[in-house]
Amino acid sequence: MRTLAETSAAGIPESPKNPEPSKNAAKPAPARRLLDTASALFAEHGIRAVGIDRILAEAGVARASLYSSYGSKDALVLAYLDELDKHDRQRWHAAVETLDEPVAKILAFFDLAMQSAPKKNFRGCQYANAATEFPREPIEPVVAHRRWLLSTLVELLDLAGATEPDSVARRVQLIYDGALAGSKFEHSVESITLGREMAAAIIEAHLPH
Amino acid sequence: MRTLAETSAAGIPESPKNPEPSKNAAKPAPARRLLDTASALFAEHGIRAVGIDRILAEAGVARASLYSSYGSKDALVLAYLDELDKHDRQRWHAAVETLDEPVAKILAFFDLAMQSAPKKNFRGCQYANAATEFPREPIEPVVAHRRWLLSTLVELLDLAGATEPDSVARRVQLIYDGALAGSKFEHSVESITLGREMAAAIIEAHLPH
DNA sequence: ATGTGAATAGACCGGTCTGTCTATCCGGGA
DNA sequence: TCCCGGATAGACAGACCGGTCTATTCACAT
Repeated sequence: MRTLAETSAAGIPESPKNPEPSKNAAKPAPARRLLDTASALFAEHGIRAVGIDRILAEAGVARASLYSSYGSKDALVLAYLDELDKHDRQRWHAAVETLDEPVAKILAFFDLAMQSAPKKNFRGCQYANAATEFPREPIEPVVAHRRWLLSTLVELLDLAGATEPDSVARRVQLIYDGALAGSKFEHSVESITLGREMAAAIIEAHLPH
Repeated sequence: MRTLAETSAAGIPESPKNPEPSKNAAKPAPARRLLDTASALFAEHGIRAVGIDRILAEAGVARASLYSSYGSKDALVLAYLDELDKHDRQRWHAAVETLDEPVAKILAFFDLAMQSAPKKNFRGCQYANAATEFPREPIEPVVAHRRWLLSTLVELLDLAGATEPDSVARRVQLIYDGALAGSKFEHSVESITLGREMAAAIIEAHLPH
């Protein structure tokens, strides 16, 4: 719990499909239960504030299973952030597949944040929280997620025919960051709705009407 | 280090004036040395990551002095945030006392952030970091600082004759939050300069020209 | 029925954390 | 000179941390 550098975090965890298709309501494998409860606890209370004892107890998993599956708490944290990135991307793709307008797809980022903010007790951006709790070196899934977000914004703005898509994308991302930070301070979604308005206005101003 | 609720944090620490005016280069009182080194360490490494042993060692102060002066680590943390709020206000007041334009005074917030970001190793907003590390209950100096920042923005926008000063102030604060968050992610001042541009543009758009 | 590998419970380790305690030291005022 | 408040060093307690280890149990395939 000091480095969080290149820990293993190999493809150990499996996807949340039923391991026994015949039996329904069967509990998933220990590695999956671990990652699920760890993700929930990390999101709600922070990473450093949650010890492995609590994760093991709430997951109903033995101590040795954690270390045989992941190897260390750092690797579990990395797996949590990696899966968070993957799930966030999937959630956004699912939300925008019915949408046509590129601008609407951009604003969907704010809509999704408004949905999840109350569920996460208004703890703001989990990637930013992780970067705050481990300020030493950049965390790979965090920078990957941000790269994806920024490049997605650029693509959509390009698709919408916006002038200076790179510059506008950076502005939208800055607004997105500020919206989530504000929701953490105020324990409210107001700043996210405000950020949505601001993003829409800035995009509109750079659209050839 | 669990609650950080209403700990004492009375007026124990004294201001950084020389305790012995005759002798120059005399080391300040232990309480002051403690708060100084604690502030530096908290800002650079985070609050939970810095133990009192390290603070005591780097400050050259005995263990008992910490607990006789502040009573607990939580109280020391609270004193750190309280003085941070006070110093930030003073620093801004000193920076704007030569300025006339209210808009320039607003942009000074971004200028000051650009100055201090590299010194703080691009750890972003210390108030946001504290809120991240202690998400249970709102921290009094943090909400006080944000209230001051927002009301100052409203006053200055009102003075500048902006339309809808409250709404614009909230937008500027959101941009400010996003700028500092971005500087933490990218370890750069670029997002702060970008935020400065965005704030200037939004204010300009609401000014009766 | 048997064997095998995974999962379990739980003791245990060394280290670190905050906080309390005792004992000593020093410096300045009566 | 004496004394006393504040500062010092450092041992110590109690809790918790991440991580290792042993021994047992369980499910499942042969």
